[in-house]
Amino acid sequence: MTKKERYQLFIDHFSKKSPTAETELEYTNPYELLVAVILSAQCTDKRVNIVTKDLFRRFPEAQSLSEADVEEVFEYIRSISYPNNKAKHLVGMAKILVNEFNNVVPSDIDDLQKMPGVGRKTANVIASVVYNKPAMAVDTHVFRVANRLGLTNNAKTPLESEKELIKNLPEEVIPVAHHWLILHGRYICVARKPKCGECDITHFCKSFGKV
DNA sequence: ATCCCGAGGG
DNA sequence: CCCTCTGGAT
Repeated sequence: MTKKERYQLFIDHFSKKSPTAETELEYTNPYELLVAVILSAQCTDKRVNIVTKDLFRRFPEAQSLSEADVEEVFEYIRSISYPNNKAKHLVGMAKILVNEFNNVVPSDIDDLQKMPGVGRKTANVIASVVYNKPAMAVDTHVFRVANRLGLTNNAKTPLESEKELIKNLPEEVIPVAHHWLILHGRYICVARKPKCGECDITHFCKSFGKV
């Protein structure tokens, strides 16, 4: 089948199955989302939400977080992965947010990445969710699943994957498609031994029978 | 044991 | 390009 047909089958299937897939991270403003996404690396959303509940009460906006003691932030987030790094990143991020960006979470990918703890994936999440930009955050799931399905043609890097997905997906589908790929990658198309027996989209999977 | 919606540094 | 950071869930 052509690439266009494959994309169409992908969209048809998931827009029926999970029309409203979205992040489970809890936040009430861009600052909180930025914090939550930085914390989410190698960690479930549920656990992030437990931690951010108290964290946001103590540091309601970037200003207070920018003046915070890294040690205190560490205490709030010690139950998630990489608490030392993330505590440093959060305070550093808040400092730049206040001092360089006048307390406004930037919409530009490059500006976002000037903040510690914010790499391309996190920057794309903000651009997409907060600013409705056609940005695709490529994490480990998106990268792997897109390659397996054949939405990307054996992309070698996340950036390559991102560009190909952006080029082929209708703009309005990009944000949901991100979550479709993640959900599929988390529960069915797992890294080690993909559960092809439980998969309901083998009819357009380029790797079915080959993994 | 093995895996989780990464980023920074060498 | 590879290493490290790291706790919790299953």
